[in-house]
Amino acid sequence: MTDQPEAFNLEKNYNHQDVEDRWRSAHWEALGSFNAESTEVLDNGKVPYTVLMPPPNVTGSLTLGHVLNHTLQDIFIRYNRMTGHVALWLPGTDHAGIATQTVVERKLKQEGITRHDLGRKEFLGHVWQWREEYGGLILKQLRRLGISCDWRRNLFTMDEKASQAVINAFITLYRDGLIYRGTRIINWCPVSQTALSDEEVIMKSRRDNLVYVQYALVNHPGRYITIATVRPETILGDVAIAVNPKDPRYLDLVGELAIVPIAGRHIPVIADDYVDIEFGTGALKITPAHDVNDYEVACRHNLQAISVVGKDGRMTDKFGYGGMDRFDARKKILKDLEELGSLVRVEEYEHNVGYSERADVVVEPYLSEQWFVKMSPLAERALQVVNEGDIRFHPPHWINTYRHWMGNIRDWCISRQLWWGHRIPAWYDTEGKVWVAATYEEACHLAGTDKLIQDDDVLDTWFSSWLWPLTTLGWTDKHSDNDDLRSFYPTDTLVTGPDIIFFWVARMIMAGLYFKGEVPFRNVYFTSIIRDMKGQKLSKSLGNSPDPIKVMDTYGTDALRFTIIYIAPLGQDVLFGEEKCELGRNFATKIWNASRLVFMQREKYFNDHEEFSDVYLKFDPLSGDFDVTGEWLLAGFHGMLDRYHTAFSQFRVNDIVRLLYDFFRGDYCDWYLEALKVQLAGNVTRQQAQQSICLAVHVLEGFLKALHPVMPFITDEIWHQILQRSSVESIALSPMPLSNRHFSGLNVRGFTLIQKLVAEVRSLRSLFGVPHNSEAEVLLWPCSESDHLVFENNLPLIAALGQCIPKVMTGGERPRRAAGSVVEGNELFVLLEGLISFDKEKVRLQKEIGNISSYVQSLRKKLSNSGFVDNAPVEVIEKEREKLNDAEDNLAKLNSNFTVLNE
RNA sequence: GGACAAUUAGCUCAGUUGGUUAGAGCGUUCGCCUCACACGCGAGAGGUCAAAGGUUCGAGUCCUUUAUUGUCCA
Repeated sequence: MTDQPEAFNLEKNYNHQDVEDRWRSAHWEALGSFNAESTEVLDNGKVPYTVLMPPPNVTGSLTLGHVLNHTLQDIFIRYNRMTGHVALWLPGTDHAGIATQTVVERKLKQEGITRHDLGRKEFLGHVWQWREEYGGLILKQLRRLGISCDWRRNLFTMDEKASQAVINAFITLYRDGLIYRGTRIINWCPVSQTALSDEEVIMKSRRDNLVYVQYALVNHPGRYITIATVRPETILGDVAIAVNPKDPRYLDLVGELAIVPIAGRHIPVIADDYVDIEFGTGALKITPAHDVNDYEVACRHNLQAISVVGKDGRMTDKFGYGGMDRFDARKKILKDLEELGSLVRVEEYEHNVGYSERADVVVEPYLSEQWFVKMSPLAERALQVVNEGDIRFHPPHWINTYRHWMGNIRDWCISRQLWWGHRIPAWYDTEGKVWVAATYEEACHLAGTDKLIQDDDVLDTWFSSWLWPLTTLGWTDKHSDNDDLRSFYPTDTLVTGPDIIFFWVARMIMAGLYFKGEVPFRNVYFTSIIRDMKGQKLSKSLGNSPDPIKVMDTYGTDALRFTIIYIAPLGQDVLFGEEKCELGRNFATKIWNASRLVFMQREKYFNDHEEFSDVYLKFDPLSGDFDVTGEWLLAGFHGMLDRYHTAFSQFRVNDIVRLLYDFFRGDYCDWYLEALKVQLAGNVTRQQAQQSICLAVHVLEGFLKALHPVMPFITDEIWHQILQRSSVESIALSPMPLSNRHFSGLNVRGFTLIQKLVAEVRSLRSLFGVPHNSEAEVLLWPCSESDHLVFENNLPLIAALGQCIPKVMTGGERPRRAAGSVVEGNELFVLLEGLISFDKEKVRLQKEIGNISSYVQSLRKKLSNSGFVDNAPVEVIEKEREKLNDAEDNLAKLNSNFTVLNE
């Protein structure tokens, strides 16, 4: 960006590529525009405002979800920066254990290498190398969005200090008795061969066979008990048959022994409330090694778990299926059961089955030894702070979901059988005893031996993410204390998707409270989910996921940002189609062109930048003397600002863009600039013209500032053309305009009357087909002295905007050859002699009279209803009376017109 | 099965504590290349606010039930 003092106006055509390239983050970043310092808070007493970027996956690339999420964060941070806060936005990426490892393994596979060929250390070298090469993509793409982070503080969850924090957090929790190692059923991915978290399991609807199998009873030859299952291959691991104790069908069988088909095992029939009487036959086979609920039942009844499916998804039984894939075994066992005569029947059954997100295979509930965090002690306070409003959710209904989860919380499995991640700081001695310590040396010291072997597993990626509010500010352990933490913790606003409310939001709250004793953030804004125009989720496999970079190339980054906010209401899904960005593009073009018009007028009445800045810098709207148009503009602008700031305080981002859009198009362009053209075309002094132009620029500048958080590029560009501003300045660092009651209280009736009048004239012109190049004569019959004055003072304005020759009547007769109408009690007549057939006007008038009559009738009815008059507030009744008076007045005038027309 | 959300114009959505004859964008129809802008300007058509009941002087807005759709949980 070079300083361009010569340019007094903008290029004729708006080119978003040029403008956005000029102001890209690279420029802002080089200037350090978005760096935030703790000294500003600690020494200068400024108020901090902090936003945590939800760390995108290091393997990821930009999606529309990111665009929405990061645009929202940028809007909050820019707004707060401009309203005087020390605004800190903390960026970073997470190491995405399973995803990254999968990507690198796939790459190695092409060279015929497995990670086991390389060994742990060398493999991790490859992962780091991959991260160096490709891991920066998502951040680079995010920069294109123009987001205003403090990039110096960019953090990766595998960085040295973040890793220290993870290890220390683990040790603290372990020593506090909140981390334990135990054998549980967890989600197991047979392809990746690791435990998975619940959010890495995608539930899909699937059609399976519901297989009814009969088990012979040991002590009742010839009698059977029939169960229903979708996983007949796990029959081999059955340890019981459970029935509901309230089920009369099976009462006499409880305590009996049944024989597992094929396996031949004798298993008891037990009674447990868990069994659903309605489902299947009401008898449920219990396979504790392969079903979470069965496992719980088994625990209650002291039954052993027998595992028949292995890590790789192949059978491990000794009944002839060993080594077979679980799905092949399912087919074969069905046939075998049939041959044995144990198969009763088969039904089709649709149910939900968990799939591994990464490998897209059915997840195996797998009994194994894993590390867990005890959640209920952490949940209690985390629930409290949300219940008590220390943390607010937007929209608030997500509290219900949060409460429900907290109330039914289960321990968190944090170990993963991967290599990429934070390795669990636990060592085993030769007797298998576990020693938890930060380092091998420390563990040796504790154990009193150096014959220790470290646990092979790494921690769940979320175990580093839940510390994100702490680690981004340099926290490494419980005793951490530094200027950043003191200044910026707790953070303010977290913007994230509701799909990770449990896995991330809830856990960060727990971690913040547990490790720091304070909530990690004050507000959580849950974004919309973006879908395509048909309402389907965006996905790569469906091919319905537009590439945001391409969209930015086509329509502009500002356009994309604006559009996505415009169409994304708080807490609801968004249907996105690329072409919707036309809205944002058109708006940007409109802003550009309107600014050009203002600058063109400026060129006419100011010699150069210098003269303009002299006058403009002295311009004060508070002391200015403006006509009705100017006062109306200022009132409208400040009214808009008032609603704008309120909308921000309520997180109603959608309202914000609508307010800006409506004000600019509806008020500024359609009316003020049109009126300005009329004024400047008339007899004005140079000084008057300069005042009006200053006002136009003043409101334009204020509008650009208010819009800047949403459309950062075009606003900075035009702002630099208002005065000769150097490229090191930025609108992003300028103060946000505040609403001033003085202006919003101005009397705007003068101009709104003209607006209504003009609208009526235009409507009549159009209705009667007055040729576009001819000006009809319009007679105005004012209803009061003050309105008379308004008309007299603004005849050129009415003439130009209404494309007519207006004349004010001071009395006389109702015109005969005219289309008449009433605006706020004032009558107007468009003289149509020779232009139209008066039958048309008669029809129109009759229709209009009909409308108003029924309106008047409904108002009379309302006002004669004693229930209304007795109960409604005085001001409401008063309003209704006024409406009735106006309508009656209106009706009388139109009736007179009708009479005259028929004479 | 439970919880939460949604249902307003052809489409996508606003409509903040109940109080004008319910609004916008896109699409559509008509007229305009008016010297900032056709990525534009002006004018119009288009809705028994999912259904039924209730509370109230008054309901798109509050309550109940139902239907449909979606999300999460089991």
